[in-house]
Amino acid sequence: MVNLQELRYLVAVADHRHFGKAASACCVSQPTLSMQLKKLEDILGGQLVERTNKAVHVTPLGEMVVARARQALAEAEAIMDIARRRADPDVRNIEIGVIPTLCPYLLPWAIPAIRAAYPKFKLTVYEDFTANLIARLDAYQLDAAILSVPVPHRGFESLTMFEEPFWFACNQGHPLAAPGPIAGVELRQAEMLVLTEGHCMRDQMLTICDASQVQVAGGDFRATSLETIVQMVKAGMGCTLLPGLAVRHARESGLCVRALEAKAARRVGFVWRGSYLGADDIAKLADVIVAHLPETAQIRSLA
Amino acid sequence: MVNLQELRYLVAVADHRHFGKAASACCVSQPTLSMQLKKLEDILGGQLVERTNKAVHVTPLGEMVVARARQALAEAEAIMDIARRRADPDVRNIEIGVIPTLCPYLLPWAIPAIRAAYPKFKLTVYEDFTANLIARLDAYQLDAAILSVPVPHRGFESLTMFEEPFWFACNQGHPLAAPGPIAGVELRQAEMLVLTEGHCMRDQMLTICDASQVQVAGGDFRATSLETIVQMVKAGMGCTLLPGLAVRHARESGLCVRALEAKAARRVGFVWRGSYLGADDIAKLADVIVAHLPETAQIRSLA
DNA sequence: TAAAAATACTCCATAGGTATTTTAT
DNA sequence: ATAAAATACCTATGGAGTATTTTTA
Repeated sequence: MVNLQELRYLVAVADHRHFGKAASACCVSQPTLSMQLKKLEDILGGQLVERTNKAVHVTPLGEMVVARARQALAEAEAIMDIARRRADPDVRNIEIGVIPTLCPYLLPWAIPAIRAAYPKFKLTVYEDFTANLIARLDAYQLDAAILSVPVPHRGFESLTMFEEPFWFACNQGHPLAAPGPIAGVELRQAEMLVLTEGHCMRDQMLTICDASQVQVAGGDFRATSLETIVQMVKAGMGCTLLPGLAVRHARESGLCVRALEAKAARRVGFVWRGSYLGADDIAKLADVIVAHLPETAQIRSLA
Repeated sequence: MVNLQELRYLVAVADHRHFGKAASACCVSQPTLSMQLKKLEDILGGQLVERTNKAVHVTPLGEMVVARARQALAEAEAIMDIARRRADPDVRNIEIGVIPTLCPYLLPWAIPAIRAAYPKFKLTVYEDFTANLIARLDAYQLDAAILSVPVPHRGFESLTMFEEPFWFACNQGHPLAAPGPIAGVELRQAEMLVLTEGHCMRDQMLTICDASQVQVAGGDFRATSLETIVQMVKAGMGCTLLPGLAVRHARESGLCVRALEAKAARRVGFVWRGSYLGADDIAKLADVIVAHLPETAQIRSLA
């Protein structure tokens, strides 16, 4: 019969695609991990990973086993958590994912606020695109994610925290640099820099530009992050739209940031597996975040 | 860190409430199980079961751990199943629950039919009331259940197999013994014997009797099973309603069974956890059952 | 006092370590 | 030629056994 340690090794190999790294991640020697994985393959009567000296990859059978193994390990981890909580009822160990267009503008104030409110919550944050966060939630590699909701996905629950308006940004010398909200007709003079594929905000930006008949900058500009876009805008390569939380940073970087007369926004919230037992903790985090929200990201609802 | 064997022992103790029996269920000696359980309690830093020489019971902490442990073990079992299926793709190991008013009239023909269609399916059947079947599904102790649907329960999926009409039954000498369907006005002359509490069919019978203004026999008669009712009806102690599948048996026992002019029926179907991966196998079982359904339980839909 | 769990002890299977070899690019 | 996994071999932890004692209803 399989045991959890073998499963741990398998999952580590699946994650690292390298026996040596997987072994050190498990704090054992490479031969130990090799032997145990081989044993697991014997028990299950099939190859779980294909290995050459250059590459390791998981077989289809292996993928099936890995998926189940992750869940079994998550349950074992949950049991240990139950015990830890008993020892100290306030301690939590929560792994959350955050999308890249939110993470750098959310964490700097959210993490201290959470630490102040719940000193014994130990948050581990992982930054990635929505699609990858969803995959990691599914694979029990994350407890929850903060992203643009709704995310239609079977078996997930969610909690909307706030509505984050989009703002217009250009550099100080730009013809559109002015105080006060910017009207739709003005926008049409702008050439918008948009994010690369993968960012959910890219699609939202394109939708807004399309609706307002705004010109999108050509393919020479590939901005992989909002920070890159901010720097490009500052260098006068075009204008952009920014999510509310990024406004303060953009202004500090010397950009002119204006509200949109034709309001546009994304909803930001938590998402987690329906089977996750810490939904009440997520709600606590959400409350703290909402309570400390800057003005540029207006609260609309907490539902 | 916990391991699966310790969890197996804990679950066995929770199930048997007796160390010796739990140990033999796990094929180990009683001291071995005692030691390992003690170790688990040390790891988790709290008592999981309270033991005296007369009784064993699981603490609240223990119950929490047991719930998680069952799921971890179910995952490990699923991994072994993946391997077994690979070795022989047709083999299945399915544990199903069936309600008592269905089980004795369904299995005698359903099991042979399933065996003929899928010789490598190994079914284990467990008979109990709806509420207990639901609890066992939740606790990963059953893969699926056949019962009266719908069952409102978060996280479950279901498949309706057929609509099973209720029939009227009395003994041959009863004034209502006659061929052909029985009208509502005639029914009011009957005194109905109903099942004890716990049977979902009891509630259905009471609803029907109430709607038709039929008299229910007093509290002296407590029929714990349909078979008991059949025998009581045969002894002239009253009339009853029978589910379609029981009709043939009742007639063979010498009862007069008549259709109801005012049709009344229950829907029978499969229910399983949404997370259960064998839903396609359940569908196969359902197909076989529906294909072999006797006439007294009319097919209405398979949805 | 008798049933049941805990303790004492012994044993050996195996998880894990180090050193080395094989393999494939 | 070299990085990486497999093999060989050794050690020691701890899982499991039998025999016995302790506990408590």
